[in-house]
Amino acid sequence: MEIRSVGRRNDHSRKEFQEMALQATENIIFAEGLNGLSTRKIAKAIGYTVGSLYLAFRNLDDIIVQVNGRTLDLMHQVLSQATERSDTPTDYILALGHAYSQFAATHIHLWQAVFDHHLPDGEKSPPEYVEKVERLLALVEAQLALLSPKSTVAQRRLAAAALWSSVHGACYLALSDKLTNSGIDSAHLLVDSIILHYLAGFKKTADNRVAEMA
Amino acid sequence: MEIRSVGRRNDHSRKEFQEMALQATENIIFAEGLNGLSTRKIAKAIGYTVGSLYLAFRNLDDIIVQVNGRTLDLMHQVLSQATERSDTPTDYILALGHAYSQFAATHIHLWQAVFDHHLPDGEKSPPEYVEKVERLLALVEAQLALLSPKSTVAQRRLAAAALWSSVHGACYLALSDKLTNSGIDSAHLLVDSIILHYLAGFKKTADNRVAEMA
DNA sequence: ACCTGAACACCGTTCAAGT
DNA sequence: ACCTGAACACCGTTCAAGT
Repeated sequence: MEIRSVGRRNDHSRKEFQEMALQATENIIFAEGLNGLSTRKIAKAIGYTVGSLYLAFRNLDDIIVQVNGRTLDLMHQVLSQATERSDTPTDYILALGHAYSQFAATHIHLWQAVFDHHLPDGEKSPPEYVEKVERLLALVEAQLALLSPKSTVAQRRLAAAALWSSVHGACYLALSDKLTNSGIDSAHLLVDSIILHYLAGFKKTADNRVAEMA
Repeated sequence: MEIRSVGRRNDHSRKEFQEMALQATENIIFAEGLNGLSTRKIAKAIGYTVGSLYLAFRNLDDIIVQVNGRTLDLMHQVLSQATERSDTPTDYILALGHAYSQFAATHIHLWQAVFDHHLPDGEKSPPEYVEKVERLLALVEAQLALLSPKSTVAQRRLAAAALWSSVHGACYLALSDKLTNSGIDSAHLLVDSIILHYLAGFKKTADNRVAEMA
């Protein structure tokens, strides 16, 4: 039987410790959601006491923000791969939307945590967070440029954000049971409707712009 | 100095008590958000002890669900009034979208609470909740019928849900600081883009349908 | 330097005891 | 019947004390 000295262990480097804690947090949120998370559960899962978490992280919000960042990274990875067999820009954007709703449904607690978690009133999200979202929007913007080459960058940025938040809203309401018809099938239907109609309108606007210029 | 018997007061009827508790909860969420809410704060605000809350409500989730229902009622009231000076269906739906983003911005904590709050995994939202959302969607559906009289009820129901959740998603991301451009101005811009493009696409689809039938 | 264990000020929920 | 007060099993965060 191994006797452990109390007050000093040095089993893991600071980086290893952080990774263990973040992985444990991810597991807990995945299974139980943000409401089921606590510092004591995290500590227990990695075999440390609560206090040790405060040596490696500022507080629980800090840990959650970092896990949410990892969720956005994972989402970017999944969404990038989901578009490989798309021929047209519309197909590509539809594939992104379907991948989004699929990801949301299979990682529902992790995905909800990204949006349900709010920092105290004054505090801002860390800049890397905004960059990760930006990277996801860039996937859409690139296709909008192919779809309507004459559109301006500002138009495409607005359209990408509009499409993104629309698809997000549909998945959120349908998967959180906040609509009459809820569930993944309902989300899928809404996403198709949103993307197809918005893009039809977008093309029309862009064409009109071109027509006016001619 | 008034001496109060302990264990019996009967100052308020059960209904009065519930109303006081719900109003206090609303005040706390409005000011501090869902994270700042606790049963002990509610009890203190109405001059009772925590235990008494459990005589009138099932638990804290029950109280929150009821306050969220009131928020949806208030939203319905505000949105109904916001459309009085709209001439065309498109104007009307734009006015609804603007009223939505305005309401979300001015009641941000109450509004976030409606979407951030999740019941334990098995439990379903109460049926009145779904009815309240339905009533809001009906405002949109009526205008879609005017905009495209040949569209089917099913098409309009889908379109109303799509528009609704799109507008919601845009407001949520912009007002919760989850996009590069956040804030009420950004929400407003996104809402306009979403509604105008979606409706353009919706009309086009409906026209094509009619053309195909002819 | 790293980690613990205990403390502090909070939670949601229950329930015997009082009137 | 109504309400309290205390208890129970939890929280997030801090920090003196140990090695």
